Amino acid sequence: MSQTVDRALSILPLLAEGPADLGRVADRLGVHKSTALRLLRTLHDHGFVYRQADQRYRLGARLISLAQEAMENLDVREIAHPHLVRLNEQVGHTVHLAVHEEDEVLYIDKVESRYPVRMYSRIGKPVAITVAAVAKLLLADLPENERRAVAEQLDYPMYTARSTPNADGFLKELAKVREQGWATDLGGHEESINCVAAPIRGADGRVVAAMSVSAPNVVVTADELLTLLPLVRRTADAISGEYSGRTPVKEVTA
Amino acid sequence: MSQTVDRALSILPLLAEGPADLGRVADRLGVHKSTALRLLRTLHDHGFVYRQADQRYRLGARLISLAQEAMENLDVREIAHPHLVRLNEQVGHTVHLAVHEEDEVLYIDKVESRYPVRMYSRIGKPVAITVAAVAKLLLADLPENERRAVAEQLDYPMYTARSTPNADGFLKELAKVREQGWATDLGGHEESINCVAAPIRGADGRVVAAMSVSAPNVVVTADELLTLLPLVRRTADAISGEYSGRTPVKEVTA
DNA sequence: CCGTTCCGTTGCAAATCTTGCAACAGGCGT
DNA sequence: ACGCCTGTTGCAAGATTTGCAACGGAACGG
Repeated sequence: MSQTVDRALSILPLLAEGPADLGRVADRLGVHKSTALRLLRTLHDHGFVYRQADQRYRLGARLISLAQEAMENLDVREIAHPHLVRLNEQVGHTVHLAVHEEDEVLYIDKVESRYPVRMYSRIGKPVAITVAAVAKLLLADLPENERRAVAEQLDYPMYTARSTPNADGFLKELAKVREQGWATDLGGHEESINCVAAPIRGADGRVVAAMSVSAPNVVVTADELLTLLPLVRRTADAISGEYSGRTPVKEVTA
Repeated sequence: MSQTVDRALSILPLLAEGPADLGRVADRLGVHKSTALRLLRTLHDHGFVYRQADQRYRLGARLISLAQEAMENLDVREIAHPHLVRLNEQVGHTVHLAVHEEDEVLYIDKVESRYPVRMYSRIGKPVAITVAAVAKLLLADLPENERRAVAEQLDYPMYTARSTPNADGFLKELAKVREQGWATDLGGHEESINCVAAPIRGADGRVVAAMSVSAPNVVVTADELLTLLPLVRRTADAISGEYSGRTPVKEVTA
């Protein structure tokens, strides 16, 4: 809506691809070099971009520290963390926490597997929304019409043969997940990796986040992983209880 | 330099403090509500801010994922990580990696202590620049005049009795650090926590990053921690070698 | 149940702020 | 030294942004 700001913000994702010099930025934006320069300067003054030795621009430190603050303000995360750690200590596998926002689902916390074989994922990374167990839980909770709207406009990449192929299949899966109150991803994202996930609910019963335990086939079979479901659900419920204020929590003030 | 962009960007740190409604944003920016609205809308379109159920604005997911990409592009981090993990396995204490950018020094990686007692820090957090061992190394490498300029404009908060009190003391400390090629922080930030740090250098010999090992008094005394110095330096040197391309690294392509 | 108040939202005209141009400066390689 | 490439600045034209004022809707209280 605001042209200038719009252009300035468009520079950031562009720089995320890698450092770029003035000319390149101007070209990609479709504006005159002098214009790009002035936008970059403003971004620089705010620390959002950084100029490296060879004069090219990179994303700046301010962005990183801001994002960090943004995550800390998500209080589900704060409450959930100790529970995730405890669960990880019990089962040993990778534990994730994810939230839904706008059209993305993203990991906001993660406790690494203690096994040498780890899966690739990272905090802040948008998840494969059509297949990830946590994504299914988060989307399954949307009202009927929104669910349909979202499903329609998604892409359905076939990561593996077991990936959700299209909107129809996805909506069916969501219905099932909604019904049973938990979700799985059995090799839908990466052939050899399975996940079990459970929802975390706020006081009003709406799903505010979802957590999952993931492990590769080589460590435990899908069946074995499923035996952890009750534990995962109990953990999620415990977090829900605390988050919605039902469970009194002992003060942890500094 | 660009008023519109300047205002828009100023909104972000403001929201980092916590969610705010339109009126509040407009006030803090010193502009009319309608203006603030339009800026927020633009930020929203780019996913930088998010509107929660109660209509208030929060920092958005895009910010988080962008920051994540920004960090991945820092290739020192990628190279250093396995070394940090290995060092952590050997010594058990918390290991940090930090870089200097503009007027900040910030942690870009961290491997947690295996001991139950942990120190508070987080990736992306600006470090206590006047006392942290890594900060000293990073600043000590600047040319004389820049070092002086930076030192003059810093604040010198007395976190503890052993904190660096003023610019003079800081410059002396930097000179010493520069001379000896390593640095410590013995209770300068938190009474009971000590750190040993070593620099990571690029091909041209300039310090591009710094790493440290930190541990609380209750686990090891400062003297004991100092015995780890050779190991820390060797690790830092190994990273330097790889980063500057001196050490051939085996391809780790996916 | 209606009047009041508080927010967010929109159309509009004034003018501020942004834009692209053209010219300049500095570094680099031929 | 000369041309070439990239980043930088002053300026005038005009598009974009701004604040205002008025509207709509929700929440509140009498």
